[in-house]
Amino acid sequence: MTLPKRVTITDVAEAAGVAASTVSRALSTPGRVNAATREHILEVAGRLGYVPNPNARAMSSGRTHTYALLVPDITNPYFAGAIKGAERAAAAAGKTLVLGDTQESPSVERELVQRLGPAVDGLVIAAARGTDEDLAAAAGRHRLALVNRTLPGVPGVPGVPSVVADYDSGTRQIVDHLVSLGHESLVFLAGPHESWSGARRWAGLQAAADASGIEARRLGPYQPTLQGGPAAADAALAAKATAIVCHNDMLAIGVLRRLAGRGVRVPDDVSVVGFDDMFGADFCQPALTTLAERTEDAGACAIDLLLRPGTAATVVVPTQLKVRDSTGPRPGRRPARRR
Amino acid sequence: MTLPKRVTITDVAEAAGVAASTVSRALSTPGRVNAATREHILEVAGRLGYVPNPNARAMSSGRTHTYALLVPDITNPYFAGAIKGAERAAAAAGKTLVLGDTQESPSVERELVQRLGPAVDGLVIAAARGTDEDLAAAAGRHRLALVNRTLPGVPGVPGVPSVVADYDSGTRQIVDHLVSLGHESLVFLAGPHESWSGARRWAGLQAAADASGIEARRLGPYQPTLQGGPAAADAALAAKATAIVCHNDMLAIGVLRRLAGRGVRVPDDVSVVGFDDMFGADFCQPALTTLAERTEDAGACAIDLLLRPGTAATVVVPTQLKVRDSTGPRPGRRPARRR
DNA sequence: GGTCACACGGCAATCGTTTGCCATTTCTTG
DNA sequence: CAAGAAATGGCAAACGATTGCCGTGTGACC
Repeated sequence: MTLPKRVTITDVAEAAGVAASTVSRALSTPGRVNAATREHILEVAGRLGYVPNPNARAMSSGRTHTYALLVPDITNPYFAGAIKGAERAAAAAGKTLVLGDTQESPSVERELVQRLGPAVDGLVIAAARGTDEDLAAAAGRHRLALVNRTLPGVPGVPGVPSVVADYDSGTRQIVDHLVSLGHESLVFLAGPHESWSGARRWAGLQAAADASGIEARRLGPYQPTLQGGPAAADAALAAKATAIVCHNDMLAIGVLRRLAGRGVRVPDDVSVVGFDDMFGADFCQPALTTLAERTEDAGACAIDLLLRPGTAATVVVPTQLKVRDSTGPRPGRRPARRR
Repeated sequence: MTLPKRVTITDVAEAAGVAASTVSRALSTPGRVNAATREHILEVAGRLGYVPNPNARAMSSGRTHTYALLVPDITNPYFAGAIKGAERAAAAAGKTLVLGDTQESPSVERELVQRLGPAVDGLVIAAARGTDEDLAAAAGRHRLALVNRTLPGVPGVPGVPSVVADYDSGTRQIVDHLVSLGHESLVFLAGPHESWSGARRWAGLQAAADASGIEARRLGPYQPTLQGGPAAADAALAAKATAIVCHNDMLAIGVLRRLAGRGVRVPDDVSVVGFDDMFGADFCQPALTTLAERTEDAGACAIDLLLRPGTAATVVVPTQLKVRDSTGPRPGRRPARRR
């Protein structure tokens, strides 16, 4: 079976009795041709089922109308929101989105940037795993936007536009919530050392804890996966934690399962908080109190940054604490009353 | 800030003191040039950081080295596996994967096929929502492979290669499991009417139930989402079901929550089975008994079908029942003993 | 040593579109 | 009504690769 030859701009031009250039302009520079001519061309193009070849278009114009989104792990539900948002924003602008999975690896990330870069108008890298140098190099060669990562703009080189979750507010919300439940300390179960957002989360927690006069300790790093749960949970118990804040929901759910397995009641014996409000956080047992990021907005926003050049801004998207069933009063104490 | 001009094949040719055509051949037809020349060209290309422009390549050769994968909803964890698998298979073959979200809509699907089709070497449509006619039209214009959908090949036109889960075996596993627990009937909570896999699931259940001499009833259709749960669960209770089989895990989890809300114990009062073994199925409460599809294999397999033309086969990927905590003996009865 | 085949490299056409430039026509405006 | 401006359409040159074809040089074989 051979596929039918595609109809080209020349076919349309012939059928309409005009030059190819006129067809091109009728389609992409409406003001440049006579309205009647344009009408006619559009009619013919429609009848012939003409669709411009994106590659040819990219060749001469240099623009591909395509953007790439790189995420560390496509299967991770956390990124699904960003993907969806980016997809939506791209589609709304008539652009195509290419997705890349960096497999949590800086080198795969580099390779993908190199391979996809030339074929797209810009790249969004979510939760970039590469070094600042990697990113700077990428930024020098391509249009770039980052999600949940910033790149310090050195003098002379403008910073890379990025969109980050408001962890400062978010961690304060977490600490306030725990304090109001009577907790006087918290344990943070850290994720991988390289994680930029992990660092921000811990920094925010520390600052908020300090401000509220409670103690914050960090344990780990642990795998930010269900599998990381047992080790992390055991460490937290050994540290006599009353409130556990986990690097992310995945780890938090792993912790929850381990605690259940060890007969530790949540939230009666210990409270657990996550980050991300990942798919599943509301139907695990007990439903997880977690800091929701508007990942869909973040993804859409990143694409917008790419679409609108010049704005090297850092956009901060709000976060919101979802209080569910995994947090409760500090054991052996009534919740603090307002004074 | 202006981006540095990209290095082209001509730059490499000049620097290496050969013609552009030789560079091209050195890269893509190694046998065609002298080994020493090739060595030299490769060295120069590497030094200059030359990366061939995919668009230009596509223009002259007609091949884009890109494939598209269309799914109804990127955020649905069910499709994450297929995406990952396809991504892996494509990357392994040095191909690029473009992702499209059809938003569960036949018309968006059509539009995406039209827009993406010309820019890729082939399309995978997972859980296609379009009509047979839509798909036949797409197949006439592009290389196509389907996941969990088949297209009856009419005489003269070969069928479209596809990969489908083995629902015949899977539904038999479900029924056998329920029968062994003493259940004498089951209620199927159906998803959308248009769902091809939904139809296959129900057909399989019916056949298996018939063969085992138990009764199978169908209720619905319901939304295949958490939100569909309450209505579906209530209907099942009204029907005095002892075993509920849900269209998919999403609905099953929605049902589970509703049952919990109404004080119905699972699996003591009623057993619940899902389809998909979706992310979260193992940590919801109670952990869900569900039919696992190897979606990652399916996705990879679909890409392979595209890579290897000519094979218009239908590949069947095995399914496997994951028995967890949501199924138990029929209430008021000991599990059937082997006789 | 002559002929033939093959290995190797270059020339130039080609893919489908965009876009700078020019020629013609039509419209303004003083 | 003349002259300049604006509108409109066509020509042709890109864009960056691939590939068919041809010419030359080299080795093999008789």
